[in-house]
Amino acid sequence: MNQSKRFLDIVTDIRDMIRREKIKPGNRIPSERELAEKLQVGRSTLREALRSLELLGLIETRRGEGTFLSDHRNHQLVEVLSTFILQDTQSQEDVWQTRLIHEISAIRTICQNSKLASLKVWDSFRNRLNENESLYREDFVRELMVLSGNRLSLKIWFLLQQYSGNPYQEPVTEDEKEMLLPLLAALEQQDMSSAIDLFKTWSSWLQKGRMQNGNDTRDL
Amino acid sequence: MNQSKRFLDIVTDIRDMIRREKIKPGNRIPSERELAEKLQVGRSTLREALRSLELLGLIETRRGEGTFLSDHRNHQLVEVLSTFILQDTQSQEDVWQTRLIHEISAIRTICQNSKLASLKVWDSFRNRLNENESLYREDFVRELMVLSGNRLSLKIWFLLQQYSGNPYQEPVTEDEKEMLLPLLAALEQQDMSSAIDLFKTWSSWLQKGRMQNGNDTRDL
DNA sequence: AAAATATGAGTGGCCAGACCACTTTCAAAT
DNA sequence: ATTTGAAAGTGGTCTGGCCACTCATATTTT
Repeated sequence: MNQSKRFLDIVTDIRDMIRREKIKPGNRIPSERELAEKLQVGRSTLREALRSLELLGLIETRRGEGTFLSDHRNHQLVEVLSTFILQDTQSQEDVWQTRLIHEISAIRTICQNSKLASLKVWDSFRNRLNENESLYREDFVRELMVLSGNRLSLKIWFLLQQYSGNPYQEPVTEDEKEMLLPLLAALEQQDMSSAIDLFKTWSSWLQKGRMQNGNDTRDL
Repeated sequence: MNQSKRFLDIVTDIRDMIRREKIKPGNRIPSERELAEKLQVGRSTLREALRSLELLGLIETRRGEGTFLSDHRNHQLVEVLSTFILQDTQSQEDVWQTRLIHEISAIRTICQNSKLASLKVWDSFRNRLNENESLYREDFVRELMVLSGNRLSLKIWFLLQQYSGNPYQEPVTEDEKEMLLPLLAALEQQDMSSAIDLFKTWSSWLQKGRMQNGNDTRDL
């Protein structure tokens, strides 16, 4: 059963660690030797995971200095692309809706792929919810997008996500557990319609909160 | 002077080799030991590159068998890998799928909006089909996108459409009437599931035609 | 005292060699 | 002719080592 690739586990382990230790973009993460020791893996295996993350643009390495979480918010390309796509889109509602389109489509794909049903990711998320570990909303949804397997959709989603206000950049609250735990269950059982309904419920719950705050679109 | 990461060079080297040797999706690429020897790098360094490509979904590895070019994808993505950090995913398959996501979402919205059911547009299209007037595929689908009311989605769709090859820039053929007329009917009756099924059928019919033509891989 | 220089610890980059687990192949045994 | 099993080949992983680079500190030079 456990023929899963080690380096993929390490990728998620590292991500978990980053969240747990609250490492922020630009911060340094432990050295390769340190991480290898902590995760009980060889350094070369660990490096395979790190190099993958680097190719994805999630981390930066500087020889002699260390490895750093890359600040994707400063990515120039993101700026260029977004101004291109979002030029004259005044409607925040459209951004929200379009992002939702991609998310729900991802859920559809996931529920149709039986290989994705029995994945340790679900357990991981469930634990983090039950354990009251800090879990960022964005991290959960991004995982869905990644699992869907459509990289382009993932990229579009990522852009939209940055323009959807900030609810995604905050941890899940106590109230949301009641929606997310059933959602995890539905995903595991490949119950597509339930999963979509639950996700929509969560999403509109988030949107409601966003409207009240409304201090969005602050930076950029 | 050679600041560039070795494993990034390897990524592009592998891409070049794949192109040179005309390795096609599903084919096996040389073993790690062989590649390491050929490229004059250590095996672990080579593996860092391979693992990155694997995480990107470009290759598959099967223990005991070998490493294979991933099926569903198009190596056009490999093209872009050199400039990867400025990621610009170009998998044709992803583009197609993502465009489909937006189109089907538009159909969903249309079917849910009763105001759109009794519209003279449907009659107009029906007539043009029956009258054998020349009707461009793109015109029809664009109308769907417009009707959905999401301008951002329309905009993204338009971009994707330009990258999806040219089947959209040609008139509908005789064969397609059998799919499009029922589709129009389903839209009028707000029969969402039928409409989606019919549209998918049409879409995959188009894609099939595209595959036969496009023996491209002609580089950019 | 200030500035230039040397040192050493820590880091990522890379490599060679060694096992292991697994799949395929093909020759030997039945 | 079929089954069995040994060998070769492959990816997965680990160890230990060396190099190149950065940075803070100590040392020497001015």
